[in-house]
Amino acid sequence: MKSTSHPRSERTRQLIIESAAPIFNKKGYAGTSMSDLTTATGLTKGSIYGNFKDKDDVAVHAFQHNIDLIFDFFSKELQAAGSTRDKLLAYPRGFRKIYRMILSYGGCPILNTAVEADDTHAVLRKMAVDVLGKWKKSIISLISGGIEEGVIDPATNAQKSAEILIALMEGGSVLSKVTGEESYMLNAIDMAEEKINDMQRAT
Amino acid sequence: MKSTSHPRSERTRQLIIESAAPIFNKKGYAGTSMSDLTTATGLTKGSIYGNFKDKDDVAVHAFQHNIDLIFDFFSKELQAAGSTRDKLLAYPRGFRKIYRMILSYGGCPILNTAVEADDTHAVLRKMAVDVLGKWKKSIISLISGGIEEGVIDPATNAQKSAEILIALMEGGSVLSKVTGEESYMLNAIDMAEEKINDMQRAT
DNA sequence: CCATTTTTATACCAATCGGTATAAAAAAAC
DNA sequence: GTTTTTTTATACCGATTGGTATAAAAATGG
Repeated sequence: MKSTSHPRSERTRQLIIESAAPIFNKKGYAGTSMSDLTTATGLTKGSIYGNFKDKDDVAVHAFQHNIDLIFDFFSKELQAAGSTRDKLLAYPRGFRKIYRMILSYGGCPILNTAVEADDTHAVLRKMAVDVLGKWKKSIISLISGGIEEGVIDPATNAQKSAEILIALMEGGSVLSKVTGEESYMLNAIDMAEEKINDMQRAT
Repeated sequence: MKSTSHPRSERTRQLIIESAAPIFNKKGYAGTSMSDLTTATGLTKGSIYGNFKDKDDVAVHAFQHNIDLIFDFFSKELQAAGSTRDKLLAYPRGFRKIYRMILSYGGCPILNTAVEADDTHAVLRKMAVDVLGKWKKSIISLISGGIEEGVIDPATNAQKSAEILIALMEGGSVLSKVTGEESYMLNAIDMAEEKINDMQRAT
């Protein structure tokens, strides 16, 4: 193995990233100050700037950390699912499992970053766009596979369905977050499942 | 009429609001500085602070202005529609008309404000929640009316349908904004129209 | 046309911003 | 255990933040 004992610096880096991640997610990039991060980590600016180039660098790694958390969760959900249709349903089912956690974390990091960064921060915007692209690709791939297997109606428009499913999850998420009404998210999840179930029926 | 000649101050207030509105919408509350506003208006800080209490005050009026623009647009769309079902369809149809304008304006102000303000700015958050509530209420009212008229399937869950329609519009909007792909919004609009059309069919 | 009031511009305020130089401290290497 | 390197803390930097006091300017009322 390469190294079992992580050097101090790496543990500090991780502490900073994990402390900064929910703060950036709640307060946004512009709304988060370096002093927010020193307060949250208990470290000083010297320590943070010794591990990261600048505020941008922390934000990028914090966002990547948030993406990894989501990605890891849904990877396991997909892996645990059996059939192609069940893998598709793993997305809404996964949201039903963790949407409360996401909301208390400050909402979906992908959406939060998308909204703030689209006009202000090219790097974060690209990261958000990329992860959305991967997500869409995953759904499209499942649908296409399902069509080839003969379990999904060949008339299904894979890209269109994927974009609608993502819009439902993200839309429901942000609406539940801001209003405090869980029904937005739950109803969007229901609709997504309905849409997926409809894929196997005839048109 | 009350007064044809607006005093200078009121015209200046309006100039500030209209100049600030798209800036706050693009850069967010925390990301917009007073100097951004002096640059955009061509005025000085003295002039702005002579018309508004503080930055918060400008932001609140700017957001209200953005809400008014959207509200006025959809009011006309609804008024122009004939039947109850046509009034329901006026929402997705309206989005199809103005989504490009909304995107170049920095995205849907309701959603942008919802995302930034939910954890940081109680006043703006409440304004966003209120306008979402009015929107939902309008859809629910149309569906309920349609059921009473006998043109909409009585089995339709008005609140659930309303929340799904809003999630679709807002979700599609933000995804198109960040990715630059119009299909997110267009597919969400299609889905919304499909959902509305399904309301009159039997379950 | 003058006097009063309102509105705008200038200059400035303390506080905070992101960031850095440097020294102390701690870890790693020998 | 001592030296060397890495990591962290302190103190500071100029720039910008939101905001204000005040004076010039402009509109208004008589």
